[in-house]
Amino acid sequence: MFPTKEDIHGIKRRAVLQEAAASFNLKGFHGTSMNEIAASLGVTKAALYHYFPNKNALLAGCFDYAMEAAFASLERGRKQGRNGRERLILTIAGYVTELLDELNCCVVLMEEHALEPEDKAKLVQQRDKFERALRALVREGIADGSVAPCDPKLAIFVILGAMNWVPKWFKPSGPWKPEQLTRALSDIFDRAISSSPAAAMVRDVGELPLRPSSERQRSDDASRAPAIRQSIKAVRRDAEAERPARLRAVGKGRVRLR
Amino acid sequence: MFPTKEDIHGIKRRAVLQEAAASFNLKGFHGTSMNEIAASLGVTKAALYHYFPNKNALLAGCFDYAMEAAFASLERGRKQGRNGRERLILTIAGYVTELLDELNCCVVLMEEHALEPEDKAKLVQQRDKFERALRALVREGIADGSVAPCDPKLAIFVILGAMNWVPKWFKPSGPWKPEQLTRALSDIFDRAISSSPAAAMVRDVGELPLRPSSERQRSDDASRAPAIRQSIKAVRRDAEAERPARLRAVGKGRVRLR
DNA sequence: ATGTTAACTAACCGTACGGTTAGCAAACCG
DNA sequence: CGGTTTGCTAACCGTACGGTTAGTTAACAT
Repeated sequence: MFPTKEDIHGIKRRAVLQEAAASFNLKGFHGTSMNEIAASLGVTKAALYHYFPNKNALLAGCFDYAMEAAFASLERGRKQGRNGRERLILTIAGYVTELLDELNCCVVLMEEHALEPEDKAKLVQQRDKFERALRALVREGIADGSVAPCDPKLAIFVILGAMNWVPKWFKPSGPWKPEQLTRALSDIFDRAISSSPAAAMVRDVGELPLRPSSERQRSDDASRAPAIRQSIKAVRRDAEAERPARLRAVGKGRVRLR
Repeated sequence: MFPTKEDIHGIKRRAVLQEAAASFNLKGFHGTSMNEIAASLGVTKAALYHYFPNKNALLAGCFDYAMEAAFASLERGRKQGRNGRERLILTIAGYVTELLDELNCCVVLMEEHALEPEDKAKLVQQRDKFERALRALVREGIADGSVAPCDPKLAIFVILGAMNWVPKWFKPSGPWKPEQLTRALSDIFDRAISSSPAAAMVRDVGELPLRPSSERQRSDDASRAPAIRQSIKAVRRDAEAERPARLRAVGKGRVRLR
């Protein structure tokens, strides 16, 4: 069946959100004007108000999407991981995947000050809940021996910081594919907190094989690949499957609204 | 000798910069108005224009200060470190120290888009130079065996990301002291990239002893403390010594301009 | 005393932004 | 076909912001 009117509306709405998110990441909330967002979509400013009541709602929408992705990833991580460390790493990997793939270039959870008090309260509450869950995973990992003893609060701050920094330098058009980045990030996080002695890391992110292809395995890759790498792939697959197909159509290319 | 007029001017100028930096970190460049900065200093907006020609110069000043600190830290790290990994970690530790101690609550090197083209070009050039130097340290470390094989670009992105995230959650009034934070951060970064098998990390940042005090050593602390911890203290000391004493007077407390 | 300069304020200016309004054109629906 | 809704534009409004100006106060120098 062809997309209904509501489908079209939803797709365009998502496109607006995507464009706004990219711009907020690049120039900040206050540094982005409604005119600019509209122009990037080939439309005038007033058109945006058909999809969102005001600028703040745009920001709130970004946060909503990010938090949805966060909790979905958390659930997948909890299911697939076999110990605290795996659950944590898989959650992070899923989250990065989702934001990178879908929202084009993730949403940084800064600029919450710009939200209306109610929206802000909601966001802060959700974000804190997510962070608490992550810290709990670290503690689980310490308890079950998969994570080296450390300060869970600091460990999560470090991981989230590295993650939230990604949109500042990652360019989808660059040499690294999201898939490679997810893997390499997971590796380094894993190494930072793992209790097992000094796992190997990815040596060259751009050289990571993109698919479970039959090409020759690189010596620094799957040779001593931990089982978690299969889980990361599974998490990525699941995340993709959970997205309605029609939303995937928005994909990477710029969407013209008119 | 009592502070001369120029001293006073310099101190106030620094106070303005500090207030601006704190506000830029909290609410972003565009989210901060000159009126707000002035009000926080107990002064009217026009007064600020005695110290800086315009708002952009304020931002450029923050960046200048940060980059100065960056290169000073790099030099100290290079001198004090005995291998690539130590030089890297000491550089990072010095940088964090400097920004946390002096600029009250570091400057995030975002929002470079808001700069005038010339200022931006200068900043980008310097920042890239710094990042290249850090990556070079990673490569040195891999070569001399102190750093585990990894992608230097990614490793530095991760470390810088975690570092730049600090101002988003660190409150000088909170339970963690800058000194403790520096140590704990260094620990976790060290662990992420070190070639030696799984060093121990700080378990509770807030419990770290603040001075080389004579109080009982905690079991998770100095017992197997690597020599680098002494170097971190040395780097912190040097950084402090290099700052002119009169600037230290600005310190933490809010400075009223009038 | 007197002139000079630095530090600051109150009031103002131009503009760019978020948001609104009125209206047009095409699509949809009976 | 006619009536209604949807998606958009052009033009406009109020305001808050960056920056300027003119003038006041006080410190300092001679």
